Amino acid sequence: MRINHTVKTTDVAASRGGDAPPAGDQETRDRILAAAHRVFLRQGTAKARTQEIADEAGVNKALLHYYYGSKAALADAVFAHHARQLLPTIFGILGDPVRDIPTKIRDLVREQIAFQRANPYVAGFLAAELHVEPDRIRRLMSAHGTPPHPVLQQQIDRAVAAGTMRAISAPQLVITLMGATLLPFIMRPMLGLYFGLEGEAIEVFLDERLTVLPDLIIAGLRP
Amino acid sequence: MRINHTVKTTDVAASRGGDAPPAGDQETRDRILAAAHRVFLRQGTAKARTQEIADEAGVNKALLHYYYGSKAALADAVFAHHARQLLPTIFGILGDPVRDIPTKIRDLVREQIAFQRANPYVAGFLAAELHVEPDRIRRLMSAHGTPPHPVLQQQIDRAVAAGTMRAISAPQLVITLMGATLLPFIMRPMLGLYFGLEGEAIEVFLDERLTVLPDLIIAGLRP
DNA sequence: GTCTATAAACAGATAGAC
DNA sequence: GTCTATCTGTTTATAGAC
Repeated sequence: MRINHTVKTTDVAASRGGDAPPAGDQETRDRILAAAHRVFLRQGTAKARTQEIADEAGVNKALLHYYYGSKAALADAVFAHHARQLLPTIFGILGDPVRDIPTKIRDLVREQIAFQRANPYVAGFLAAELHVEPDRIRRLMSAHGTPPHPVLQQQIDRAVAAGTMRAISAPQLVITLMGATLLPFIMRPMLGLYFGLEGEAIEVFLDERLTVLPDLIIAGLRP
Repeated sequence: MRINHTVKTTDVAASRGGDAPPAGDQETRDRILAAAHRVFLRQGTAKARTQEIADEAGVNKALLHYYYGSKAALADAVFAHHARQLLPTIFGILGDPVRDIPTKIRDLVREQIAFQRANPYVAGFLAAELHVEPDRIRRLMSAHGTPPHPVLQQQIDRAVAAGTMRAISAPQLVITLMGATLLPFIMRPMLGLYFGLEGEAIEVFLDERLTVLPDLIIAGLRP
């Protein structure tokens, strides 16, 4: 019941087949939203300035309010967009009824590392927003009322009963995987200082992690 | 040109042996810093207001500037305090030359879960600040120039050579442990929504985690 | 050292012309 | 629909009295 996009995606802009841009309605709206994404993601909603968003969209602040009403509403849209992208993806993989657990773990790590690499500010942004505005996620995502990972838990229980896996609760496993996968990106600004990881070394580290991390967790689940 | 001590710790207040508080110099300074800790930790430095810090310290904004010069300097002091507490503690345990690796893992998880429980905003604060002000950690901690975990790496190498452990690089292990240990606290505002963990259930979850997490990682390191 | 009062700058939001 | 100009409320920071 969640998809009724508070946010309007940027896709529409591309669909306008012509050549001379009519500089019309929807395209401006999308340009503003796209600029908001960039600015909010980098700076967080508290530090970000509507002026900078307007500048980056090539419009003025008045137009931003015309389309989105307030800074907070625009920030909500950006936050919701990323939360609704990240979490369902993770839970979708882990809750999939067909893949077995080791496959899920490898798929999750591979998918997330690829995504976070391509979108380096998302994890930090969500972590920061969660902290400065802890109620927002409840306010925006309350419809989700997801039962906590019944599929994964059943899968675990069956494997445990069959003697092929040590017992663990689904939330413990999920949160461990999320932490091990996302924290490198949240900690990125300090990887150089404390781990000697900088530039290309980070890429090597992440490539390594693609196999090291799933191997570690899967091995840890052996009976 | 007034700034001499950017940071001053709170310890000094306790050392004043007497009974009647002279309401003097250092105590006020410490009260302001303590208030800054509370407000910045909860709200992050961007959203926090100096007025609120002054109120909570029972003084006025002018005095805050008198002692600390600017909001940014005060924020730096608070950030540095927590970064210098958290990271050396973690790296201290993992870099200890006497404990063996399983002991380190259990000690780290136990120590950190206890600390984060007692200081519920620290992890989120550091994560948020790392994101909105990524250069600050370099600016404030450059002296640390820590070589990246040579003791732990040697320990791993010896165990691998002895055939008692699978190979893994120290940073991969350290970051995995940090992620699995800290993320529950960074994600706290969404534990209820997505995991059904709320109130007492969180405590149960964390108690469980005290053994589940070390068991998982230690088992994963078996050859 | 601590206060009151206020400056100075800024940021979010709106009015109204085009 | 988009702009310029401006209002209104905040927020950091300082001046100056006590």
